[in-house]
Formats: sequence, C-alpha cells, structure tokens
Amino acid sequence: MLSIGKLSKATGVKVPTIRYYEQIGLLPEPGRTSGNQRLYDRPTQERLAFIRHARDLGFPLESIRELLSLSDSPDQSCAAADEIAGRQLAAVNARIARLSALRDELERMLHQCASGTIAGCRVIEVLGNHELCAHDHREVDADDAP
Amino acid sequence: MLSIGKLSKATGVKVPTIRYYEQIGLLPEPGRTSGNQRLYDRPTQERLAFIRHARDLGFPLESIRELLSLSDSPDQSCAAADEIAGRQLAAVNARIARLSALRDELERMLHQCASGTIAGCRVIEVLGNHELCAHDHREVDADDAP
DNA sequence: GTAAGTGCTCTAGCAACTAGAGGTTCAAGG
DNA sequence: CCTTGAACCTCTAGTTGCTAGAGCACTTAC
Repeated sequence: MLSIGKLSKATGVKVPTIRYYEQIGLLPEPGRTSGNQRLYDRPTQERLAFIRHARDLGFPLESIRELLSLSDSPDQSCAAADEIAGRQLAAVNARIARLSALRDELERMLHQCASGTIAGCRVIEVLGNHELCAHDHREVDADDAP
Repeated sequence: MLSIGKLSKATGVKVPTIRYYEQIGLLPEPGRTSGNQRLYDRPTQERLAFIRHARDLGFPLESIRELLSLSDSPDQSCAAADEIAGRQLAAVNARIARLSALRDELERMLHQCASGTIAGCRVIEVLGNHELCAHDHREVDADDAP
C-alpha cells in the first residue's frame, strides 16, 4: 500500500493530478489511514500507470475512460479499443499535417526577413496580410497553440 | 464602419471571440451607435485580421500582444519580432517531433492487434505496460491532446 | 407597425490540470 | 517522548482561448 506521494513517484503523475483523477471518477476512491490519508493498492497503481501512458500517447481523458471500461471486460471484442486508437491516430496525423504547414509558413516568414526595422519586417507584414501566404493554413479545425 | 456581425464575416472571427478580444485588451474599445452597438473602423478590422492570422499560425495570444505592440512602433528593430516567430517555430517543431513519435507508437500498437478479444488486445496491453513500447515518448513537455 | 434578425451584458462551462491558502498527520531524530 | 519538518488534507480559484446560454434591447425590411 502506497501513500499518494509514493504513488506519484512510482507513476510519474503529480499528486494534485491523482486527486483530480479521483474527483472526476477515473480512479476509484482509495482507502484511508486512520488519519484520513489516501492509501493505494496495486491494482489502482496499475490503473494509474495505464492512464498515464494513454495520456502520454495523447488520448483525451474521455477516450481513456472508455478504454478503461473496455479493459475491465476482457471477453469483449477488441474492435472498440482499436477504433478508439484509430481515431487517436487519425487525430495525431491531422495535427502533424497542420503543424507541418505552419512550420513551412513560419520558416518562409523568417527567411524572408532582412533584419531591418519593423516597418519592413516580413514577419509583421505577413501576419498583417494573408495574401502574402504561400498556402491556406486557415481552414483546418483544432487549436494548436502551445 | 462595420457592425460586429459584419466584422465577424469579414475576418472569419466569431462574434463572441471579437468581444472576448476586446475584453482582454487585444482590441480597443470601439465606438458605439446611439443604441449602444459596436461600430468598427478600418484600422481595427486590420488589427483583427492580424490577430486572426497569427492565431492560425498557432501564436499564443500573449505573443500576439507583443507582436501588435511591435507593429505599432515601426522604427524599432524587427529582431524582437523575429525572436517571437523563432520561438513559435521552435515550439511547432517540438510538437511535430513529439507527435511523430506518438504516431509511430500508435501505428505499432494497431498493427500488432490480432483483432481478438480484449484479453489479448495489444492496444490495451501496450497501454497498460510501458515496457512494451518501442521508445520513450513520455519525457517531452507540452500537452498534445486534441 | 411589426417581426425577424442582430446586438447587448452577464454568467458559466470546456479540457486537463496547476497553484495557493490554511490546516492536519506522519516519520525521523534527539 | 517530543519535536520538527515534510507530506498530507480540503477547498477555491486560476490557466488558455474561447463557446453557450439567459434574458433583454435595438435595427432593418417588408
């Protein structure tokens, strides 16, 4: 049985994040010590490792919730799990495509800059005038800000 | 002079988003009609187009704020603008690298799946056990969920 | 004149956490 | 045994970049 701090070190998930996962029902409410501190058993540790790994792979928490409930019923077909992973793969590919277009545009912008004053700065100019762009990077869906 | 709806159509920025930009000080408070409705002039329309374009390129609003204040002082060196764009390029490249690793891992996971039951599902198995991964996709920084 | 459409303000919500306040409990050293 | 400091507790609020909805006022076209 592990305290929340030990569990955090063991899985690489921060302490407040673990409590957050409990709050939203991804992790079960753990047992407590007499002094009301959380105590985690092995299965919960594995569950958290699963969540952590899926998050590392970019799965949203809602998908992880589905995957967890699938892994709780081992006799079902794994088609559902494949579908979730496939969706995630498609999303990742779309984001890569989008970001590649952005990278090209940013590089173009930077290469054109003669390092003069703002008045002639290509960076500012291109941002102000979409006509100066090589391609259309607007009409894609998701947010990609860091 | 444009109403907020017309401005929205002209720039492709949604009406509530325009009001939000005003609220956080990215756009100046516009004039109003006698009936208290916003009226936008040409410079503000250009400013919004600039914001929109920079957002499309993934710049965070804080960087856009800096870029806007730079573009207001045309005699300065554009080194600062270059630096911001360079930071954004670095961030985009990092995200592309990260996402490429994730894509590889997801593809590996999916290819290995024999489409049987959950009990033998590689997707679930790999997620539960990081040892089964080809490489380390964890230690990178930003969040990449869609 | 009236009805549809557009505008107004305000509050609350989304993902997925993170940070802080203000207090309790545990573990190790003396 | 007692103290000290780290780790724990709950709760609220903030982050980013919007989006949705309630409940009104105004404008425009017929």
